[in-house]
Amino acid sequence: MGRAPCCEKSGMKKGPWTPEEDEKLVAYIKKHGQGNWRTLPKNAGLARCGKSCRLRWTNYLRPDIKRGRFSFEEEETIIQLHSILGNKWSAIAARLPGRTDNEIKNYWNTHIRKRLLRMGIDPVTHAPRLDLLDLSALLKPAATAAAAYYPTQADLDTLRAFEPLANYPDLLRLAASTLLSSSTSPIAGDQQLLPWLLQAQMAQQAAAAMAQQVAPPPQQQQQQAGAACQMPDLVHTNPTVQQQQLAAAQQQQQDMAAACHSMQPPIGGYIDDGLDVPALMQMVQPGADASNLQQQWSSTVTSSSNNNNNVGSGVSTPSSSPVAGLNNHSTSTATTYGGGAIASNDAAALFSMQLSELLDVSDYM
DNA sequence: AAACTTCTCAACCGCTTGCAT
DNA sequence: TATGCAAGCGGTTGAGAAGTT
Repeated sequence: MGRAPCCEKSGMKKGPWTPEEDEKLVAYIKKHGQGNWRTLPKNAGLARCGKSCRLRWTNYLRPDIKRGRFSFEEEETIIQLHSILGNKWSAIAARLPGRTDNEIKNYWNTHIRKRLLRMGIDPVTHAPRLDLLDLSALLKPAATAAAAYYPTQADLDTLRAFEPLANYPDLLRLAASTLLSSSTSPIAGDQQLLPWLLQAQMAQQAAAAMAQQVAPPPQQQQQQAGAACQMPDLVHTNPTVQQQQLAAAQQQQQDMAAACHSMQPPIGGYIDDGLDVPALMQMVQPGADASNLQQQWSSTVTSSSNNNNNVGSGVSTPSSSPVAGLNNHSTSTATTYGGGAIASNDAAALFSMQLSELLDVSDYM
């Protein structure tokens, strides 16, 4: 591709446009149409380069441009589209009639971006800023509690720190949709979000395990935790063993994140059922054959279910997730810890949002 | 009221893309 | 296929406006 020659010849005017120049440009385009931007300035009697004329027309003089403040709806649309499209301002502008890409870009940088930052949301990934919210640190005591089955009030308080996330489904949806938008740039997407979603789901499981520990008898619980939660090693009250198990769990979490970085198909393994996983995989692997992806997905599910040491087994799989079952519990069992009554399904409820809901981006399409 | 700082946004810069030859 | 050009795009700049001290 040849590089376009610089159109700024000596004598070409730069800087702000005068009303007279605007008038000339508008009059010419109304009479002759845009035509060739390179020859337009000369024909219109303007001492500007064609590029400058085009920008002035498209960003300011075009009759269909909507001026004035952005409405709330427009702002919401921009945020949603940005979570999917990224800084594709022209693509975003195409869905906002009357708004130019330049205007949207400016509005994003001067208003929306700052507001998201104030809210603790990364304006690039639309995920909570991990430098502000260290989920790993929060998860550690929660995982310990789940392992011990006798959580302290502090552990439960820690778990409740996740509650704000659960209260912002839009925020989580944005994060998930950004993940899907990684179909054009998978690396950028999964590096930021997959670990976060994995951690969120790990927390969900920890919460589920904690909810279980206050409801059914320990023996039954142990069976459930071992068979359904697929975290059997976490069932132990010996502190030394607990530490070893915690380290193993953390390693498993790291392995999962690493697996997500190195390969695409397992993405389906972390998504709840009710989702067309092969279709999602095809989004991530646009060139891949659909039937092959279906097979890949099937084998992923099978191997995850059959092998507790599998990378994907630490998180929920469509057929084995204990969380789905817990979320369907309609009864609430209350118990007391340190003087405070806590509903046993509270903890699970904190993370009751299903990823299949999060990943439904049809709203944005 | 003046000086200073912060914000806004039109315009520019330089790179990429797509088409014609 | 390689090259040249026009158009498009996203990042950046800087002048003027608005706000603060």
